[in-house]
Amino acid sequence: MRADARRNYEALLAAARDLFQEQGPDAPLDEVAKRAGVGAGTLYRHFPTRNDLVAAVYVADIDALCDAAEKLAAEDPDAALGGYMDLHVGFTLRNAGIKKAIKEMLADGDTRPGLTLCKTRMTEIAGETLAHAQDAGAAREDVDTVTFLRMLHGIALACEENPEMAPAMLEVMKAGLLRGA
Amino acid sequence: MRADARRNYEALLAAARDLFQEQGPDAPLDEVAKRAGVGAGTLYRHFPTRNDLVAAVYVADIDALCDAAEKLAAEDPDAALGGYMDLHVGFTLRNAGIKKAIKEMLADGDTRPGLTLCKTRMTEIAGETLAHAQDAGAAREDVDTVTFLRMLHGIALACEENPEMAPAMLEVMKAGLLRGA
DNA sequence: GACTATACGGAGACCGTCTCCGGTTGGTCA
DNA sequence: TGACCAACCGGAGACGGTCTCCGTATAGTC
Repeated sequence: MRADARRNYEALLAAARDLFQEQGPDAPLDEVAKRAGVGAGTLYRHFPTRNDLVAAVYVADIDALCDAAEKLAAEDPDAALGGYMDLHVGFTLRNAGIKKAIKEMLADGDTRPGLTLCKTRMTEIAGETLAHAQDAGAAREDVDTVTFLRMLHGIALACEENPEMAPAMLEVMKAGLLRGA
Repeated sequence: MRADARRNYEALLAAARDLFQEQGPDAPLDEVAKRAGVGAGTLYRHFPTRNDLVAAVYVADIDALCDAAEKLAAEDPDAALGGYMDLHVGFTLRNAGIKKAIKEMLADGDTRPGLTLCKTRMTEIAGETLAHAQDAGAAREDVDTVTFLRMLHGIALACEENPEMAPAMLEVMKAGLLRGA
């Protein structure tokens, strides 16, 4: 890919991320192009459909979440769990609209390999982060990855209308899950 | 309300019901007007927003469901339960798209008295139909109205992608719930 | 039959989507 | 370093859908 194409692609992702978080995944695509500083033709050549753009934003954000989680784990693998929980719920709350759009996309059979891959990566990193903490005695051992992720998802769902309640709920979950802090 | 206004109102409801069932609740409103044989201005005077129309269709359909249920009950109150189950699930399957739109409307705080009223009426009729059957010994007595409606809803959800599976699931539920048939 | 308040309707302004094609330029090569 | 060209850009315009405006029609009353 040419340098100008790569630059515009990233600019479009960033603009779309911002606009989708502000106005939801149905925000006007011409506005996305405008914010990215490119023409509408450029947007449609990179992302032929709205779903292509929504999925690309989501995948990029999941990858960023995983990168941040890996960085946390590299710094202190035994104590990264609490930070991971904050990252995960914060991410889910910021992307509630996009996530809903992704869900509808999948329900319509409009799947793409990137979505499956990034979800797998996230599950693996969550599992590794949990396992590290459990092995180090920093977290109770009777909670598996699926339960852990379900609880985080539940908190994000419960806080959809009131995101400011999330920290308190996370605190409770940490109190129940983490040890020695 | 003048006769021509009443006639156009009903025509719009019927056209919207058909189009929303065919194409979903986002079908073009000009097409609704066209099918109803009225001008777009007429549609917007009766229903200033899409949500107004979607809600009106939903309320009218719930009322029709309740009317049909009451008619069933009037004919044979002790044996109306099975028929009610068929009516209820059939209605829910036909209106999955509209129901989803109603749910999002309520989540956004865009409520209207008619929606609450018709849901209450439906719950009451379902409760009465169930109670009649139970009193007559035609249905097991350890199932309350909430459970009964939840199961019907569960069947409708499970059959969203495959409506042809509904009769078999209803048959199972009837076998478990009804007695003496 | 006259009258009038109520209702109608559809053209047009506006918004968003998305394609087309002339123009631009990043990258390669001599 | 300049020539070349395939890849990329971009924005005007066609199109679809929303929704308002206002001249016209008519239902209902007297």
